Order: sequence, then structure tokens, then C-alpha cells
Amino acid sequence: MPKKFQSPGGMHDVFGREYDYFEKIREVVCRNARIYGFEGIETPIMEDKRVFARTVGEQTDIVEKEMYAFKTKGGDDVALRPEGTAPIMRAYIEHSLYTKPQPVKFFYFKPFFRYERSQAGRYRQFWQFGFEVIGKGGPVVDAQIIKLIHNIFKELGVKNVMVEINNMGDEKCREDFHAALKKYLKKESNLLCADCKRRMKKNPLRALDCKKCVKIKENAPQILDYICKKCKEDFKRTLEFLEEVGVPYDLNPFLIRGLDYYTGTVYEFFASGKEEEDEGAPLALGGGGRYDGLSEVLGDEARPATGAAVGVERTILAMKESGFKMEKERPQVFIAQLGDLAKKKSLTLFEEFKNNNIPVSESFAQDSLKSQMARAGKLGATITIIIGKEEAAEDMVILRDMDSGQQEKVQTSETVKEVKKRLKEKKN
RNA sequence: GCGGCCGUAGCUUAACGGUAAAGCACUCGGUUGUGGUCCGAGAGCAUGCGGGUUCAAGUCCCGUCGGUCGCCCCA
Repeated sequence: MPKKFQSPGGMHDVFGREYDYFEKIREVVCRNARIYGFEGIETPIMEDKRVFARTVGEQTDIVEKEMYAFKTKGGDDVALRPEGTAPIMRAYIEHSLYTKPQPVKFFYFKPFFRYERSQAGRYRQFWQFGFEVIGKGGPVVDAQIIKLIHNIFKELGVKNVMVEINNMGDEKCREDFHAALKKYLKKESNLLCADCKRRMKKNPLRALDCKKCVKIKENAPQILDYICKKCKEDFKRTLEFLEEVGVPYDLNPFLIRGLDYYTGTVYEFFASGKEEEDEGAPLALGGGGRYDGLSEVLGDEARPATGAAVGVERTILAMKESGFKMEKERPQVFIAQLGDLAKKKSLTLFEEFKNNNIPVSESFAQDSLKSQMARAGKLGATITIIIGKEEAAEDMVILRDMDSGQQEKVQTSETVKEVKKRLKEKKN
């Protein structure tokens, strides 16, 4: 008995309705990205492992336990990309893109890989779209990317999108804050839940984001009191720009991003979907921020940079929750044929429609008219062209209005013209 | 990596420990060449996989793989 194969764990086939969602999002993203002056970029699906280890952070879960890393036959350590920013920075440096007019703006829409237990909106192969602006930056750029993503969500019908924003400070001010926070947490450790006590060492910042440890937040040192003048000024201006373009945001002084390369302003997008108080934290749709230090980690000069990425599967979840209706593209015209001569004429006619940019469906592989009509009905065709033996012989076709059932014979040569006319009438 | 729940046809679900069913979907019919309704028929390598208990396992037990939810973390 043949064994049935399954797709690898946490990875899915995308087709049918799901594919329609993907295509819709891709279309909206690409169009908006172009308008905002982003160019597309494709980087290899894998990179030298160090590209991620150094940038994302050796201590992060992504690098420590979630990377699909392996040795090639040649002995190179490579990893399937777990995220999109580091590869793009690598490409920027490798191709000396700082010799281009700055900043360089890239967008992408592609799959990423992280080896972890799958869960709602979390897969081992997942898709993200994202934007990166490298070489020249400033608060206005951050605000514009947030606005861009906000627009995309709006166009995709995702309701109740919330932006949470914070400033993590640059490396220097962050260090001061970390020290102060650690000291505080140590002193107040009796307020911490068991989980937070455990993560004290590795990730003390998480305590501030913990739902159980509410009390600890009250007197905790705030990052915003520790960041330097420049960070503070940048942050303030970003917020002003956001107000200018009408993007509502929540200041979240406890927002922390999981990747090491972030500096300064950071933000995450949430869709608050159905409000159910005691449910877990709403799923983050995406996030981003400044990463001015990244280029140096990869061995280049300092380059101001900022970017954001959004999860496609999570966006689809949010679209569905928001009641977004995927309107299926229905064929307007269907060609049904009967007999060999009619089949030949159908092929020619099909090409003629194609040349006129009118999408046409067919089921040439089926011979019985009945099943072809059934197919046309199922697809939702507006007009069906029927070419029977008789019609083929006299060089005519039947146009059938699928709603009213009315039929009319026209010359084969007039078919496209007549169909166009009818479709137009239908629209009005 | 850890814990809860789940795994029967393409899909949604039945089956007291005793012959594995139904609906939807699919294909074909309901006389010569006409769909979305109706009627009929057909087809389908279905109990995820491997062990165990039992006269007998879809059903109970163990393992494993997958899914799902949560933890961790994150998109």
C-alpha cells in the first residue's frame, strides 16, 4: 500500500481560497510599495549562518534554537533565512549600494523559516512582506513606513489596527537603562511571577511586558527617562509625524523587540479583532524599527537604517476576522463546444478573447454540452458562447445570457464585439 | 523544547468493544446539442503510522507522526 506523504511539519500548501488571499495581499503590497518609491529585492533563501547569528543576536531564541542551520557539502555553515532585514543589509554592503543615491529603499514579499512548534498564526515556513530604508534616515522615514503599512492594512480591510510604539534607545542609553532595570527588578523580585524570575537573567525586559507582573510596572524605571537627547528628540518627531498623517498610536514604554539589532524607535502592529478580555495577548501582525547599528555588525560603516516586516498569514487571519470578503474573480465568458470542428473554432475564438484582454474560461476537455454548461454555471460565467456542430458549419455562435437564459446567434467574426457590448450593458 | 486536546473518504460528521455509514463535493444518466433546482446511479485504495490488550479495536493502553491550543518566543 503506498504511503501517503504529508507536507513537512508546520509547513502548508497554499492553494484555492488561501492562495487568493496571498495574491490579494501581494498585489496591494507591491502597488503601495511602488507608490512609496520602494524597489523589490530577492535575496537567496539561505545565508551564511553568521549573517543572522551576529545581527539577530546569538542569545535570541531565533538563533539559539529556531534556525534551520546546516553544513553544505562544501562545509559552509548556512541557515535558511529566519527574517529579512539582515540579508538585505548584507546585500546593501556586498553591492556597495551606498554608492547609489541614498537612501536605498527595498521591499520584499517572501517566505521565512523558523523551527518551532506551530500554533495559531505561527508556522515553520511563513511569509512576510517588509520594507527597508538604508543609508539615510530620520524620524520622518519611520513615520512614513508606519503610515505605509497602516494604509496596506486599511486597503486589506483589516479593522482596529493598533500601533504600539516605543523607543529603545541606542546602544549607549539602553545599557544605562538595562542596568537600572536589573537593579530595580532585583530589589523588587518578590513582585515577580515565577516565569519572570526565571527569565530575569536572559531577558529582564520581558517582565515589563508580563501580564501577571502588573505591580512591578508601577515604579519601574522607564526607558524614556534614560534615552539620550537625540533619541528623545527623534522619537518625539516621529510621533508628531504620525499625528500629521493621522495614524493613531499607543505609547507603550514596555514594548521590546526580540531581535538584537533594533535601536531607537520600535513599533508593532496589532489587530484587536474580537474583544475578549481574558484571551491571550492579541497576535502581533508585524513590527519594525530603526537598526542603525546593523551595518557595523556586518563589518561596514555605520548606516542609518529602518524597516518593518508584517506576517502574511497573520494578516490573513486578521482579514478574515474583520470580515473581509475575498471576491473571487469570476470569468465573464465561457466557451462551450460540441464536435471537432467546433472545438477547433473554439480554440481560435479563445485566442481572440485573450488578445482583447477578456478573460475566458472553458472546459475543452469535456465533450458533453451538459457538463460544459454545468461547469459554466458553477464558475459563475455571465455569458456562455456555445458552438455546436450546426453553428460551426454555418460559422455562427450562440450567445447565452446565463442569468436570463436568453440565447441569440451571431456571426463568429462578430463574437468578441457582441460579447463586449453585452458585458457593458450588464454592468449598467 | 515543555504541557492540554484532537486524528474515520476531497470536506463536514456518524458507528453500545462486534459487517465502517451519511451529507456535501466529484463523475455519469433522467433519449437526439443547454447550467445553477429536482430525481436516479456510479466511483472512491478512509479509521495517520507502529506496537499492545481482547475471541473481536475506529473505539481501550503505549509509542510515534501530524494538527490544534497554551508556555517559551515571535510575524
